[in-house]
Amino acid sequence: MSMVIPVNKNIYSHIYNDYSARIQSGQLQAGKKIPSESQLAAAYSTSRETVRKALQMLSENGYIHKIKGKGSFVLDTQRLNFPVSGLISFKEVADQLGRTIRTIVYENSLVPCSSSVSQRLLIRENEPVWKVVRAREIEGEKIILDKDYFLPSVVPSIPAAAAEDSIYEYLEGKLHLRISYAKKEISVEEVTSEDRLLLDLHDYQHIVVVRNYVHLVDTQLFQYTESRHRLDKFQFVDFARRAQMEGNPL
Amino acid sequence: MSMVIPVNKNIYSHIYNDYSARIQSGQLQAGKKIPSESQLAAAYSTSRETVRKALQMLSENGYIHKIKGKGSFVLDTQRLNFPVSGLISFKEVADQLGRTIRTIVYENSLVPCSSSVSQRLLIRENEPVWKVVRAREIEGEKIILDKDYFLPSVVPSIPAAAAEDSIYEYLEGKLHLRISYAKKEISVEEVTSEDRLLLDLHDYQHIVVVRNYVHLVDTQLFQYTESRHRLDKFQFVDFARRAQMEGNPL
DNA sequence: TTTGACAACCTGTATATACAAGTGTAGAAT
DNA sequence: ATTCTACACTTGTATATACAGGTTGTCAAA
Repeated sequence: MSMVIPVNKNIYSHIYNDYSARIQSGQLQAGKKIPSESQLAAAYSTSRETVRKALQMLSENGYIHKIKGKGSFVLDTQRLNFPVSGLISFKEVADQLGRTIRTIVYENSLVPCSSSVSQRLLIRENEPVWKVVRAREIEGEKIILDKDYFLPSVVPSIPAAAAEDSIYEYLEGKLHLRISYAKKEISVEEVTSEDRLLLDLHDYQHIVVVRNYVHLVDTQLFQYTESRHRLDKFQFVDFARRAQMEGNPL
Repeated sequence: MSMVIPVNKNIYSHIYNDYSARIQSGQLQAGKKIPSESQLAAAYSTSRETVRKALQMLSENGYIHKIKGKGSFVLDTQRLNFPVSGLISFKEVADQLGRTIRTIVYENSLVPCSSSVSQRLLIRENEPVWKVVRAREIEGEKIILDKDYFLPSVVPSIPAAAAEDSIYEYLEGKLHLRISYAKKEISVEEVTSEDRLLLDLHDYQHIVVVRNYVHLVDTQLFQYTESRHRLDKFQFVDFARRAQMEGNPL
């Protein structure tokens, strides 16, 4: 099953979890004002700074909106439908949607690295990499082709059970790898004969390709994933907050 | 022109701007350790908490990576190529790329709201909305079709000059609208006859659609934008940090 | 040589306090 | 009645302090 269980090791994550849950369940409705920072500090027997840390996280994740001089207000997360942004794995999304999902593992082996993958993983050509190829079947149709490549120095092997379930759960739960950040590129490319062979593509000529470069907490790049989605089933949702004052990253 | 000029009204944004600039210019190279929080506090004659606020922003935006017990390290922003995530307008991206860009304004008028747009802007059908339709020509080819819809109560009108340049600059600079957050949806759909007519689409049967719902600081939804990109020219880059401890938004 | 204890340094969390600045309201002065 | 002022309440910024806990190197004991 693997629902993400909120961990409350800190006071601020306790507050964050309380309010994110209440807002998402609709218990706190959109537009309503939540208690002021001072009130929350008193309610949780903590300091205002600690409350502010929780509120900042709520704000960043699209749960609330802060207005100076007035207070913090609940955003319409139903309508915002919800940030599937970030590093959400296929299994997490699937669990959320509650669909009938099946994973077909086509390959799970140690292979010499191709030229293309070696450039992406920043290693030499023909260096060995773990390659896992899987199709994702949703309601009877193979919609997504996931091609994962791992550095063997970090991931010695992928058990068959993990490949069929969730590799992320295995990496984080069993290997205790601490994944830190990733870069994601989305583009549309022409279908390959491999796509045709392994997916139910109908007559589509193109396919959405999501390339994911995953790094550990020590900044080491250890995984490259190419997730190929059938056009009609692809959707990406993002919540973005406009940086008002700071120099924009661009 | 409109480079985004970093504003240093606060100490922490001063530090943020200093370091983001130095990292992006390559002056600070990837992997190198930046001074510790205490050292930075001393260097900027401020407190550690203020430094931490700046470092948190740098971390969130993919400039640095913090490791407890060790320090903060510069990430490879060259290779990460850079977060075009967030609420970046076409003009901002175009300026960055330095390409030859032309904007063709097809329509800029007050029209009764269609059923589809009324649902997205949460207003009644046939209510008046400002509609702006523009094609974006890059190196001689019309690649992107931008269809913007504004609430007239917020945006009385769009001057022709603004439509040809940057509507965002007009909204923020002239009308002083304070844009706060947006939801973005990316999907792929079949081309319409309008797409065919207004863009140089070659033989593509599909088109990438980016729907943008833009809110003001008072949380009011005031703009809906449909940005339609030719398949082969579309790319979306995102930087995501994995939430390690808090309950995942899903 | 290896192991273990310790110190020095780092980031993470939490508290208390202060003032600046935006918002709204009640009440006084006009 | 209208305008203005003062006050209360809100979030934003900044400082000082304290301790927890991860990392690294040193030095002494085994």
